[in-house]
Amino acid sequence: MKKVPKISEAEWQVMKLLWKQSPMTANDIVETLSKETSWKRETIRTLINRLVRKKALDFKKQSRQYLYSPLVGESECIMEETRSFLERVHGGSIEPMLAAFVESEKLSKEDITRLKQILEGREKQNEKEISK
Amino acid sequence: MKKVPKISEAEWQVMKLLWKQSPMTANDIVETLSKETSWKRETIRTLINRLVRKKALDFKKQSRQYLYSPLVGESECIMEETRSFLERVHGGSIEPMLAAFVESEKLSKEDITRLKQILEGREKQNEKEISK
DNA sequence: TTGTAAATGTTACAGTTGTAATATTAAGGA
DNA sequence: TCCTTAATATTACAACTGTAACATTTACAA
Repeated sequence: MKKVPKISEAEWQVMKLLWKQSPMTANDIVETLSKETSWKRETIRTLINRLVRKKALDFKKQSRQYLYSPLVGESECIMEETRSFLERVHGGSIEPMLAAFVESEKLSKEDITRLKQILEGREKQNEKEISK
Repeated sequence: MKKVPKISEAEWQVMKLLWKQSPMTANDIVETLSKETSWKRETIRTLINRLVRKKALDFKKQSRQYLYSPLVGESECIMEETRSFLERVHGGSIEPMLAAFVESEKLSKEDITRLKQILEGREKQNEKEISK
């Protein structure tokens, strides 16, 4: 299980972009993120460089430019965020969390079905543990 | 809707304690957290002071000591964490998040039932939207 | 070959966080 | 009253973050 580096809030924006599409040049990244954020060009470069230093991004020289691509997987990062998030609020009442979670996402029919499956799997496991 | 201050990871530990039981003196807090963490006494005091400065904790002088209690509600804070968490990973694949979430929590039978109810409510709402 | 513009690289700077050490104050005992 | 000690308050310091500005390199055009 590879350890994923800690990715900050702003850095996440960059990663999400690269996960959707890669490799990209720094300019492409700047271009795209400039539309979604108010960050200056150099701010975005800083974020990219930090992600490289953290080994979250890889880069290859392609003539004068660099091509960046993710070194860490999206799922691993989401998992890690989730883990740390849960650890933080662990022990708190779980319900507002669930409600906010379900409310704030546009869940598709398929998502809901899968979620219910996960829950039902969990239900069965609980039963096994009790009977054991 | 009151704005909750940003509470750091370490500070959460303090808040969780105070949410469970308050008011507490600084010494009580130190005592309790010393058992659960490896923080030095003064580290814990720093956390408490920062929470006071952030207006997450209130304090009253009781003779020589201070009595601390939460100024912000647990639900609001969990909600806010959830919101920021979702925003960060928004657009990522939702499934690893759900899986990690369900896996890592010891969900009681009641939790599961409630969760399923929330999902079913959501299902119905989806149907309404479609038929509309 | 040399200047220039576009890339990348280096430096900046204040606020937050983790993790404390040190200093100051004040209440109760001698 | 004055000292001790237990509280609280101030200061420290490096890493990480958000947010950039400034400096250097280099590939291509003139």
